[in-house]
Amino acid sequence: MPPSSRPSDVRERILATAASLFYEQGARAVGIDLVIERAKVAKASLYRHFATKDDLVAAFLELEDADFWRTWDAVAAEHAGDPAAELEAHARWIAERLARPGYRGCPQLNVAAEFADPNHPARRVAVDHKRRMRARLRSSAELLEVADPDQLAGQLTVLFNGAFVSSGVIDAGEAEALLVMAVRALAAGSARRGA
Amino acid sequence: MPPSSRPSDVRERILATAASLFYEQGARAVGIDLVIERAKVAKASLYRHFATKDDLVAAFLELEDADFWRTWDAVAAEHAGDPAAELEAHARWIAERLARPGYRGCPQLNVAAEFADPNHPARRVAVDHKRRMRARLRSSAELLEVADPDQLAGQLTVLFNGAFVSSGVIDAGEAEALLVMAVRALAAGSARRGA
DNA sequence: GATAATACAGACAGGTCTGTCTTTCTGCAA
DNA sequence: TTGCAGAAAGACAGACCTGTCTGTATTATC
Repeated sequence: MPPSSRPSDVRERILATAASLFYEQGARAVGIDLVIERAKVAKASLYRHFATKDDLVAAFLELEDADFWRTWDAVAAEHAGDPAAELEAHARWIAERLARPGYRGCPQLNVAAEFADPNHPARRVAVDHKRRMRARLRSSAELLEVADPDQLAGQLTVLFNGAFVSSGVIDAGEAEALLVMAVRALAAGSARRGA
Repeated sequence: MPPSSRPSDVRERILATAASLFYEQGARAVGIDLVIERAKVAKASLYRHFATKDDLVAAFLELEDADFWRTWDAVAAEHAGDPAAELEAHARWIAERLARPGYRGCPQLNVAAEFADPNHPARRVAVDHKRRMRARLRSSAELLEVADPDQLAGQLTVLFNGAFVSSGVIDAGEAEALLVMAVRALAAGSARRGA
């Protein structure tokens, strides 16, 4: 009964297993054999669903990307029409994420650090992810009617990326205030348009 | 004559070669065989100077750490007594570094992303490096006499770390203005002590 | 019931990795 | 001149890696 294997139940199991292993230990440190053992899957099944390990790593980042935007969109929806509040809310959920046990940085940035080749399929996912983040932040900055929304978006991108990689040097207790205040300061530092 | 091999000329050659290979391609992606071939060194010589590859990676980060502080100290010395100017100067040299050809992020953060084990020798170097950066920034923040120098130091640490990892999404031409303005905004956002 | 698709289990090939060891050579110091 | 420390060159062991292949079992559909 348990091995009923609905259409591509297997694929999901492989991907979910690989995702947690890749995130916890690093994609390069985790071998295919470990993935199939933990996912209780045959090696041939893995290679039926993913052409190469590199493709599996890319699929992992796509999964993380989708999760990320699900959270982002939910937070944005709560503050529709109030871009300042939305930005602070993003700072808050990011701060909360840093405090999670086992947090080990942004998966996109981690994988990008592991695979230097700009043509690696996973690296392209990571680049697209970061570009989209800046674009989303630019939309919020435009609603704030600051003089240079693109610059503010860039600053917020840098701040958020910095938060993701700085969990080791920022305490869980201070992250929220630190980031919220930083978002406020950066927004305030961008002069209003026409002012 | 060339193979004169002054005391530990060999060690320096190994370390310099490993450093550039590790930085360009990632420490996990580069094998010992490639290092010894490029350094024109025997494998036994490498293992005479470095007990394991992990130690070589740690030595690479120590080298980068030393380089980093050499630059930092030089910039700080140029602005002794003027912490606001010093912070902006740091933003400037970091922005300039991002624009270098082949720039691939902060080596400390890259290696930390590659080696998840908190007991890895290189990881400890990276953690110490980041702690020291925050401590140095705290000293500057204290001179600014802001209400919460530790928070401002944390914000600047996040900002600078974010700059290191965001080179892919920040143009070379905009980095300087973006970072300098961000430093100014964060400093201005930290209310003066007693104000 | 027969057929096709998919899963599992695991052997296997071919390559790469770290780290050890042997052998030969070179330069320096007593 | 005689030792000797360090270096070069490279064989080697043993582990591990990705990806392929064979064979068997299970499931779903006709």
